[in-house]
Amino acid sequence: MTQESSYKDKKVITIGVVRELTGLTERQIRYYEERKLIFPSRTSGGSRKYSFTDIELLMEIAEKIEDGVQTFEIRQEMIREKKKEDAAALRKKMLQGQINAQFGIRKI
Amino acid sequence: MTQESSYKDKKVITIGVVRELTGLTERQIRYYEERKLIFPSRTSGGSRKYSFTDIELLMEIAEKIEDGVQTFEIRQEMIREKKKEDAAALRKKMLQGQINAQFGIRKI
DNA sequence: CGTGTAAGGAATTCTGACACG
DNA sequence: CGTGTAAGGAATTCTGACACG
Repeated sequence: MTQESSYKDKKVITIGVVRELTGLTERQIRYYEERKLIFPSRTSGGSRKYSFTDIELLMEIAEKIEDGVQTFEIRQEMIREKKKEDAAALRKKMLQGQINAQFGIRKI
Repeated sequence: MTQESSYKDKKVITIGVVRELTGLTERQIRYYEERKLIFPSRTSGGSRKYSFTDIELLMEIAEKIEDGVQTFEIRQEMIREKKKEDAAALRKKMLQGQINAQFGIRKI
């Protein structure tokens, strides 16, 4: 319901276009995948496909690397952030459950 | 200012992905370009690149063709619509000019 | 008119490896 | 560790043309 569902997250962009958009080399882009920082999907033929969100993420990654942060550390950060987000989402969901139990049922 | 500027109009999708997304054949997609219904940009190497907007347009075109509308007619429609939009945009702009002339200057 | 297809070539992408520092 | 590069192959895309209806 709150879904944007849309364009930004659709994995449709091939690596060559990502290269142009980010200024990174294909080598770098593939390496960040190898280090589990980015997760393109694949075409039936095996070519990588990225989303606009992936591209933004790649640019953040590139900045951190320039600042001397190692891929391992970047990955740790990402995992921590994800955990926080998941916990927040769960709290929100449970609260909504409470609300529904109190008021939702009587809606007739 | 009212610009979405964003993802939806960026030409970044190669024809293979467009094929998957629209269900059209590459032949069809290229033919609609030949008939001036769609205008992909190109990579330095010459490959076509489409936007999400292009994809939506392609699906509308495909529907019309199935309904027996000819590409020539579709093109006429598109041109007429564009003219209408341009005229509306111009009226809006001129009205804004009036408003600015009346009130904008005294803003100090 | 709109689409399929075979043809030949060029651009794109892929993987695994060696190199450097 | 992060990146460059040459290697060989496979998938992708391109154009112009012939075919059908």
